[in-house]
Amino acid sequence: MPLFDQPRNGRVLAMADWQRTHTCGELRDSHIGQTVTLNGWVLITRNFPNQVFIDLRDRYGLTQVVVEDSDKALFDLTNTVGREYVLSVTGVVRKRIAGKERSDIPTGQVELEAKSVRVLNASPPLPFSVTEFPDEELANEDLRLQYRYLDLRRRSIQQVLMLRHRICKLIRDYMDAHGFLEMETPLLGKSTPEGARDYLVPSRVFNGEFFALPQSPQLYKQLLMISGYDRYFQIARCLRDEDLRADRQPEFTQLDVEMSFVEREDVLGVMEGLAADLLDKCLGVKLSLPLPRMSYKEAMLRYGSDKPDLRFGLEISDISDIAAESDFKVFKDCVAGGGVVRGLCAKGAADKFSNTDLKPGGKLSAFVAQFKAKGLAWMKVEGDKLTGSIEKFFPDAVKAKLKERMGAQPGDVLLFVADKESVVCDALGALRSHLGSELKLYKNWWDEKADYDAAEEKAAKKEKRAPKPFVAKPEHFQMLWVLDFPMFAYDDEEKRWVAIHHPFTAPMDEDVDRMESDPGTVRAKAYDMVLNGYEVGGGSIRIHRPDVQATVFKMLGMSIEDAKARFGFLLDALQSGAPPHGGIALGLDRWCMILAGTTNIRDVIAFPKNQKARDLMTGAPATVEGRQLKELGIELKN
RNA sequence: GGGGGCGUAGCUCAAUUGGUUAGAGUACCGGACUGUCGAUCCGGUGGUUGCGGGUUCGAGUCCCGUCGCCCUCGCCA
Repeated sequence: MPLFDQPRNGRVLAMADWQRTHTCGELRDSHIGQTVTLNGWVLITRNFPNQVFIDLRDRYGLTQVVVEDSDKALFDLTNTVGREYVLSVTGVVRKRIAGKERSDIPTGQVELEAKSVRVLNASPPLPFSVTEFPDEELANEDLRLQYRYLDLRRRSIQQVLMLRHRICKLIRDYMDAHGFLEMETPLLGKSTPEGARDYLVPSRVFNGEFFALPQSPQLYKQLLMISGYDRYFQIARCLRDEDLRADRQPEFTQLDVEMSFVEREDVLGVMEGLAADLLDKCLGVKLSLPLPRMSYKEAMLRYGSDKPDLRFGLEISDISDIAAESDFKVFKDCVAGGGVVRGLCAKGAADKFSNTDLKPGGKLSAFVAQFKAKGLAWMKVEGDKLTGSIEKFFPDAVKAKLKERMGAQPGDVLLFVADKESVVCDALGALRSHLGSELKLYKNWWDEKADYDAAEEKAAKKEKRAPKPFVAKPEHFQMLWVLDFPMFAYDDEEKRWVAIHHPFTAPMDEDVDRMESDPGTVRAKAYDMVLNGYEVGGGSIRIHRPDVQATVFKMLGMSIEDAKARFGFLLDALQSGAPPHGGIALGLDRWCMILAGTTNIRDVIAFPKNQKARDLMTGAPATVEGRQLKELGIELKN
């Protein structure tokens, strides 16, 4: 791949004398003797009475520049340059003296003997360090976000953003090869009642009216199907005005996909092929296809989550029937009242948790309390006996059943939550994830890489060779499809049914008839792609019949008039030759996180917002001038 | 809106039970030094302990309030 412009139309592009002929990651033995020019930033200098060494860096790599004291003016100038100066250095590539080569960097066999140095720009001492030495702690994140342009100079961030580019490129190549068209959809659209809070944009021309920024291109891509564009994709920015998390930003990127004349299998097949491609080409991990599948119901029962992390076991056991046979009032009453009792068996963890951790108000019971669980019951397995304060309510026969059901062995802790099913699933699902990381039941691939790299770097240095790169293992990537989500959930606060996926998701054919009579049991043709406990994609087959769409709106408490006012164009379009269609969206930022080995979405976005959704660099959001508000017909209350 | 954690030099951190002039590493400045590669060695500058109030003979440390950042619950069709 040529980095520099080649002669065009018989004309050689003029090149200023300071412009680079090579990058800082390019020079090798084969360049020895050549006169070259490098442009880059000073990472660090090492000054001696007779020589100055400069590590010159750009996004391609790092090259050592040597300035000898034979040219006094050049030498004096070089002694004044500091970290992060931008230099143009012209010189001769030469072999490093014997025994002084570096095998750990690609340019380590050579160095650039400077003949002239031009300071393209100076730099004051920075608010934090751009170097990344092994034991160097990063500066506070808010400081780094304030000076994001400096933070982005760090090698590890540059590598992540270059990886992000590669991921996007792989996606485009894959989608193109599979016949998909990349198409754009509007940013200025219409607010929709369901779903996340919209970001609104006031209209100057129509005072009092607002555009909404898209939560996703959902409606547009369906309309493109109706228009006959068959296979569409877009790497689309989506905006949701909701509170942030470590893996959630107010603006984020999705790979948005829609296909016509397809059923669920077609969408899953195309997308798992893409997932395998990404893992293979980014990390060398071969995913075995087809991916495992699990129903929503099974995922909730066994893992308490619709995005289970399958890198470790610690499955949930339902012991409602056994609990009913005990004399423990809390359990019995719960089951009698229609609730469930379920538990986890934490292998060998009996000595990891003190009774203080376990008892009411302790760490673990406080943890489940977050999820509305009223308490955490527990027993320890000591020898062949069960111990703990509730042990006495369980007759021996019941204890035996319990141990068998949960696979309890000496040294294990049994943890129980009794409540209505949704609370039990939330609490135990979260507790399972919590214990999974707390008890180190699995390893993140990047933790394994960090261990490997540290050891390999030492070994390589000792043996004077280049370190061998880490190869991730397939077991670090546990991916599956979660299928057969319920169509509706009852919202206690709003006292109405809401769509679990979105209102355009098709119900399963065999469940359509129950939509009005028993909405809670209707399953949707929806699917989520789950990787290591992250929801990395989700989609559905859409409704393509106007009557079914109208019924769904009705179930969501929307009158015909409401639906027509809000989605009239869609209802009309569905009556105008809509093909069966469906699609999916992948969370591109989350994919980048996982492939880059980070747990923070800000690490994979060049200019992210902080947790309060403020851009610490620009200061946005900010007040605007009165004139601007006036044009928009907006008056501030205070 | 709720819960938790954090805030000390430009940066990363320390400071015993509330007790002397708030220290160290690094960056920065000056000096020494013939091949370094996070060079090394010597010296120096650098502090409203986030902010405001209170308790106390005495507060970085305790109390109240407030601001900021991170994690999390709610929220995210």
